[in-house]
Amino acid sequence: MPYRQTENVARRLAARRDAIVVAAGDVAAEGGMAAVQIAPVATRAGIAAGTVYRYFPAKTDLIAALVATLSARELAALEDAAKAAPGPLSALAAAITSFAARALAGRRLAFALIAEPVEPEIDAARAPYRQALVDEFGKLIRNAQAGGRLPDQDVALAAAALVGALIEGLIGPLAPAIPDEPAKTRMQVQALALFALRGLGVVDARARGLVVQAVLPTTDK
Amino acid sequence: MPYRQTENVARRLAARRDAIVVAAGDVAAEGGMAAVQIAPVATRAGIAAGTVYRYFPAKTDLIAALVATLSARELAALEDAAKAAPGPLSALAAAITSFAARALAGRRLAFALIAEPVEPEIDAARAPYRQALVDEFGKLIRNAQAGGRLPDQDVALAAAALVGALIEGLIGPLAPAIPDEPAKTRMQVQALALFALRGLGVVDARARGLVVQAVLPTTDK
DNA sequence: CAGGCTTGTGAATCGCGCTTCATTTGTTCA
DNA sequence: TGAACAAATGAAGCGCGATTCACAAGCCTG
Repeated sequence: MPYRQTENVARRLAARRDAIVVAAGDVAAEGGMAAVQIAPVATRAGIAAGTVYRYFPAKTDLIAALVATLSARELAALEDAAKAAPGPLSALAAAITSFAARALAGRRLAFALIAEPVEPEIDAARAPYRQALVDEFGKLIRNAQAGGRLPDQDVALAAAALVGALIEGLIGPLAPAIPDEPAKTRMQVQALALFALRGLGVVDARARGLVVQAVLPTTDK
Repeated sequence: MPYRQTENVARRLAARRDAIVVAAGDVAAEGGMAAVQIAPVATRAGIAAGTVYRYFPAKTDLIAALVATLSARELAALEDAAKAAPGPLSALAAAITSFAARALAGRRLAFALIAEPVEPEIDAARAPYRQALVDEFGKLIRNAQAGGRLPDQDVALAAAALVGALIEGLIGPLAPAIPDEPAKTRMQVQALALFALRGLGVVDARARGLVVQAVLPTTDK
């Protein structure tokens, strides 16, 4: 019985797999999704191109792993923000502003993760994140509805429209690397959140209050 | 002076150019943007692949021409719908419902024109249409604002968010070829328009009224 | 209708990254 | 230590569709 994978090796392999995903993330953060090619990622991870294929059967799978990683992080942040809020409506507001603020903070990567034009195949790998986002917002909307804080409406549709409004409203600012003007950024986040909340049926005055509340704790991270 | 292009020839060339664009549109309507490849388009237009390059220096230019054509048509419809409305707010409502209803009527092509994942290069050719849409809605928003019918807000941002909400809200229904259920479609259009108008700051009750008004004349075409 | 141009043709070329694979290097264990 | 396997390597191959180009066919005018 001359060989069996040892604990040590297994760990090294897992670490290397992670390293590849991290390298892919770095490349994406710097040059966008288009820059995530096997050769550069491999170089960045300090391995040969062929080696990548020992860990991922195809490029698409690597992208999927990358998306899953980033996606989990973003969704967790979203949930945290919502959980910390006092009520279902402010949870919604918190989630919205958190999403927008985080996206603007990590522009390049957020853009790569959700909106940058990419080959259809790679876009397919991104779809689950988008869907998860919609689902998450859908859940928050349903909660608010259950509490009688929102009018009845098609939740799936509203969630999709909400996400669409956020993404499109962020894209302009996302794409170019705008010289950060924190004040302007905050205004933008507020305006978007306001649009979204009103769209869901929160009356203007109340929406404004929620947004102001939500932006305070959100923008510092 | 052995040759000069005659009137007749010029006309034939122009006609052929149009035919190529039309062929491209047909292919797109049937198989999506990905299906718009030189060879199939040429075949459809009844010419050889190489001939396409006598009319368009590169595939991107053909796509751009296609987008421009469709785009002009859609924008005209948008303006017509808005113009026929009695006031600035109902003009907005009419434009929104018109856009949504038309998109759902010509799903495949609308999807190809605005949302289908495509190579970045081709996406670039689509950008002007998106921008034109945003501009057009921006104009309508500004009009309504000027009439005191909408709260003050960043018009560009609001227009972008509006377009994003519409697109994303339509994508689900757009992508698959849903067996048409006119009633359901109308509901969807209404819900989206409602979201959009409320997002802009129209109070719920008024928005509902506008939407109902707008959907009637819009859905019959 | 001949010469000189334009237009059309479609098979061959090209570019570009993903992917493969024969070979080398590393690891395990009797 | 060496037999048996696993992992890493990176240059070569490949697929795919846009693009080219040498040549043929079509128009125009003197």
